[in-house]
Amino acid sequence: MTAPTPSPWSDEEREPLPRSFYERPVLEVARDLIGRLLVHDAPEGRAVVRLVEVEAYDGHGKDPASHAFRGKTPRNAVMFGPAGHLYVYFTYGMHHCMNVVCAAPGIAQAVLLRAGEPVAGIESIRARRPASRERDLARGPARLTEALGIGPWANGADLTTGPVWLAEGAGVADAEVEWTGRVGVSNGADRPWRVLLRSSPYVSPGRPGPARRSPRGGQVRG
DNA sequence: CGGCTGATTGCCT
DNA sequence: GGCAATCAGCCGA
Repeated sequence: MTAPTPSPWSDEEREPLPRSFYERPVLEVARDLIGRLLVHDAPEGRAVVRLVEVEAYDGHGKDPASHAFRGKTPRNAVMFGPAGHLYVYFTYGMHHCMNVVCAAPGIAQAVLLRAGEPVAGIESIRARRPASRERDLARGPARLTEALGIGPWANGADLTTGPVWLAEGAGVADAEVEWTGRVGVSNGADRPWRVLLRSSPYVSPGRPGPARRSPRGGQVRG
């Protein structure tokens, strides 16, 4: 198939994914988020990206990389609430990243949104990230969050009612997705809980596994 | 292109 | 006090 990217967005009516989509085990939700359209109906206009990379975090006891691993705190409280809400956190003293809360209340599972391909509202996205090449506009969790104009105000926002929402519609086939280790985590780095769209140039350049250099090219490449 | 480093603040132990 | 689910810039090959 050498057909160019099919029209990823049109003005036809689209519905937000129902809450039942999010009320499932985190790995299933992560898998099914690939290829979906993430929308922000901002005051400056609508911005849309197609998700190409996400990571699953299971704070329900076993995943040391999850912010919820050590229990509920003011910061991670949203993850312990109902599915279908946004968990937005601040890190490294300067960046925000966004997650989608999954599973039943009390089970702190969430999917970190790591990268997307801009498909609509490019002007507003560029205005927020002036120094970026088109390929880097939403390539990386903090870049994606900034590109869409998401901030602390969106922490706890309900994805089924907007203004930030995920659109119902085409996902991708199993053959198009790839599982790797998660980026930037030292503990629990062995879990292949990062999902990405194969061959997408919009996948982040982050290296999976412990942030260490390889002695002699033993690393798997994407 | 790949690798390394400084920036900068809130959160948890 | 230490570190973090990162990024942009700079350097060398």
